[in-house]
Amino acid sequence: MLQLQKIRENRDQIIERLAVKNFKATALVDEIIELDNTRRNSQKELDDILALSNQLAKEIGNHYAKGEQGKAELAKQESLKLKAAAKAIEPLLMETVELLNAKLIELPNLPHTSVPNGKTPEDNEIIYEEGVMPRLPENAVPHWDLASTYKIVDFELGNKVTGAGFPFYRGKGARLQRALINFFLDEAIEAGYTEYQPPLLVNAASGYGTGQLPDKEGQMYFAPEDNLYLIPTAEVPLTNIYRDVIVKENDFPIKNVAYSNCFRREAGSYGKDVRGLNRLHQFDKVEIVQIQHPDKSYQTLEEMKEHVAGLLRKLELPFRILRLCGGDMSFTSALTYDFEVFSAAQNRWLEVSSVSNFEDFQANRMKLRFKDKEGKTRLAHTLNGSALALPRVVAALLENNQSAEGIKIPDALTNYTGFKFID
RNA sequence: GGAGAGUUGGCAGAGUGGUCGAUUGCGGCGGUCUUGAAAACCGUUGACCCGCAAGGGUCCGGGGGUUCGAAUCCCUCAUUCUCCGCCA
Repeated sequence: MLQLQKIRENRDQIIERLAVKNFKATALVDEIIELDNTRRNSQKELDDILALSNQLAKEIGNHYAKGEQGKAELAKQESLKLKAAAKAIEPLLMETVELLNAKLIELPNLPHTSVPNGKTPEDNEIIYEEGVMPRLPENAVPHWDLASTYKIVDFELGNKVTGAGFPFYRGKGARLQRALINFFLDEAIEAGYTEYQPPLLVNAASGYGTGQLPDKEGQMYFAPEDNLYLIPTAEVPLTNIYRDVIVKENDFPIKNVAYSNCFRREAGSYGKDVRGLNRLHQFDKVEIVQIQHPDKSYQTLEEMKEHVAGLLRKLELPFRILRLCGGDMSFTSALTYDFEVFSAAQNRWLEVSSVSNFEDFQANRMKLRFKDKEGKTRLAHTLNGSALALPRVVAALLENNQSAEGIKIPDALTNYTGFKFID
């Protein structure tokens, strides 16, 4: 959520910036400013009445103490009038505040100045590319075929037991998953992150804090009996640790990492995008989160980008980095880098990571703040990134490393898997 | 799931209808003393809203109510602890 004060002060720039996200903000921004004016006026009016009322209440106390019943009764009558006046304003004020908040959360985060204009993924800017394109054998096949040949991922079994998008991993497939999770976690710990095991279900306040609610409600699984949401990413619990927290400035940077299952309804997805491991309802991901001082968050974003690049390098996967265009960015992000690996048998680039700086957008929703050197309370910046999401990494590993001997496991992983080939 | 007791500032812990945003202790910060430090002593120490400021308002788990006035009384939800039941 954008800061109200900034909206008031920079109306025109905000409208202009949001146009990069193809968001027409003029009407909404003006409405917000108008509502805020109404709110301030009502608030002032109410505060004045309450001030008088408080004063009267004290006087009544004094009258009673002195035994002046008559004066007390008179003051009481006066006080009742004030109370009635306050009662008249209160619902109006509450209504205004609610409406104002509802409008405020409709505004997306401002894109960073480096964000390219654009509407679709085609407009994303490729800023980096690395790795050797694998040369595949003639009879190379996509990962879903390899999965059944080597009996390492069973999609049909998942269909039977749960439904589409919930595969079983089996044998070396399951061990490869476990190896990747441990590898990613160890790399993050090595880079100074603290490991967490978060809850997989969160309450509405947490979903709201990181921005999944209210607008992406339909993407999350929901347990209505208990009013809990299954997390679409560990970002939600991991960032919400700091909801309503005022951290110390010298705690920065706060670096946390968590492995979790992620659950996404993926309503509206179809076709080749959802084939095999390309898009699942339940998948595994290691997520890194940082809470940082506003002056240093972009430096941190670069550091996180390098961390993710390092992982892909060690896995020997060809990858590229995109700077997302305004139209493809998330609602909450100010700048996002997507990482894509090349999955040779499908001949496609697959997104395996998304690294974002949210600046103070999530922090404002969450009231995540810090005290600066002058003792002023300010909003912190939040960042996160996948490091990494497993299924598409597995897809690329299987496809790119296939040969007549089986599937070769990259050297960085063999200590974790305990085997060098899937055969 | 049942019964009972709690939830107060960074922490501990008073306060059971009026001058309480809240006694006190610890911790934090500043100072005196000291070559330096410790100890001791003195001072200071929450968040939010409106306002240039002076000042005003809100917040004692969340929400609602009673009252001229609520941390204090009532209702409700959440949560913690103890006991019982069930259970990986």
